[in-house]
Amino acid sequence: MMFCGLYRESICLNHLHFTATIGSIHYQQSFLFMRQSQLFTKTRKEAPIDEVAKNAQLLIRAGYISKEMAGVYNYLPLGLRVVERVKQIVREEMNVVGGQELLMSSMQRKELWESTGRWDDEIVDVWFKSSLKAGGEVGLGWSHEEPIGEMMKNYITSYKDLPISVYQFQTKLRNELRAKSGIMRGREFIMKDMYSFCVDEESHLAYYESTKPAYMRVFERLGIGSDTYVTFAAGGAFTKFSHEFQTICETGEDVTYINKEKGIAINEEVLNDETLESLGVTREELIATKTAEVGNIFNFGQQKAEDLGLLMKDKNGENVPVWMGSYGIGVTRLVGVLVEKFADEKGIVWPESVAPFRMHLVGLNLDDTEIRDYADGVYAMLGAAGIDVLYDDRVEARPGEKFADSDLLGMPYRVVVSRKTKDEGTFEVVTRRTGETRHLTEGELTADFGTSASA
RNA sequence: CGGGGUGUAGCAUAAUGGUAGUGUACGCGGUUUGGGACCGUGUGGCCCGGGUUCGAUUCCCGGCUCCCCGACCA
Repeated sequence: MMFCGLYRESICLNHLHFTATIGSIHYQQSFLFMRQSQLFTKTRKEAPIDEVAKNAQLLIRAGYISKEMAGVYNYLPLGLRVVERVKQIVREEMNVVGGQELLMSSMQRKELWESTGRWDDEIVDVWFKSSLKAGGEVGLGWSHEEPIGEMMKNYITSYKDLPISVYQFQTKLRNELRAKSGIMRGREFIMKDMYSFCVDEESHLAYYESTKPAYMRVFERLGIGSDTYVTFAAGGAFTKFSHEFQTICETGEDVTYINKEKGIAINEEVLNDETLESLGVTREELIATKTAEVGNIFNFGQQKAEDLGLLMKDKNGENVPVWMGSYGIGVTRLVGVLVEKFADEKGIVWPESVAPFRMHLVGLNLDDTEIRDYADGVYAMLGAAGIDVLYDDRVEARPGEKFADSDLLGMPYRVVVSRKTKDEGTFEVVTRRTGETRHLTEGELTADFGTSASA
């Protein structure tokens, strides 16, 4: 019974390679589309009382995530799709700047962190630590600066090996004293962290600068480009400032002083006379704005490599420290920011670029076999057109419930099929963000939303 | 880490020193069907430990949990 729907897809869309048949078993290779009746998650009218943050309330109500414990969330099928789509956008942009993806371990060596003086809980207060039954302690990765620098010793011996840029999507574990703001500040979260290794200051700074537009492209693709600012923030060991990417967000944790015309943004933590003077702005020109940090890049200079002993032979045969930078984007936090920024009173509103499905096909009057066959046909037609679609094929749910669920789930477009639309021969297409309703023919629908048009 | 709260069914809640009622969700029967419909019926619950008491979900102590404010946030 469970696999009825799957079997049906196999039959009608076999020719599109959405399924492969080996012997008599049907393997579905891609979940481009899905029947809502098969989704194990359900929507809720009420959010758990212990969630105050809008992002967590809506994501839990809509069945995207569930809470495991304070600051720790599970990503359910719909939520995972959003995370994966955000990751893919980040991945593509990191690849543009030459990043090579890898995956470091979560368990880290105590001795390595001791060598840079950062194993001590007094120095780093977010450590999760454990011990091996065989003896010895391990840390659970809250950052990968040390391990990745250490590992790169195996691959960097000469200036000829550089530049190198590597990145990963990692589950970071941070023992925060207080988790808050739903998925925006948890103890376990997914982060993209990239590290660059360059031969001299010039190439290092050039690479550092190239990541800013790459980051901005990510945010533009997520629909928050115009609200995101490269922001001067507290620096690291080497430079006066680091650069944060701050997005205007009412529920953000930071306050950023912004001058839109001059394109200058300053985190309040470094707002002082010296900063203002060096950047050529006055306090009066800046507007204090609540923001959420969605990215942060650090220039380590040669300091980090020196601490780690990550040396290369230069042209004169001398051993010199490598120039390093690190570049972070909080992937799961970004999902939270998108919910916070775009949700309305009815629920989530996803940007098209990361919505779990582009289209929500809502079938009404499905207790009528004739209408159900018609709606199933529309579902197959949309799939054939290359549109990723979630199909509310629930027979027992009433229209009001389906519309409310659809609003809550937040797919960019809703297409209603019912006895009425069947009789009229058109499709009712509602844009979630604006509420605009259009009536399209099948040809118009596939032309507007099909694979060729969505590129 | 300092301060303040919280804990009753999957979720949201009420009352009570004599072991608990409602909404929602879920099961069954029926009427409905374009914005979370209705009738009937059923399943399901007091965070953990100790104390006071004839008796504790209730009062007291401790623990844990979760939330909020602050601090912190590489």
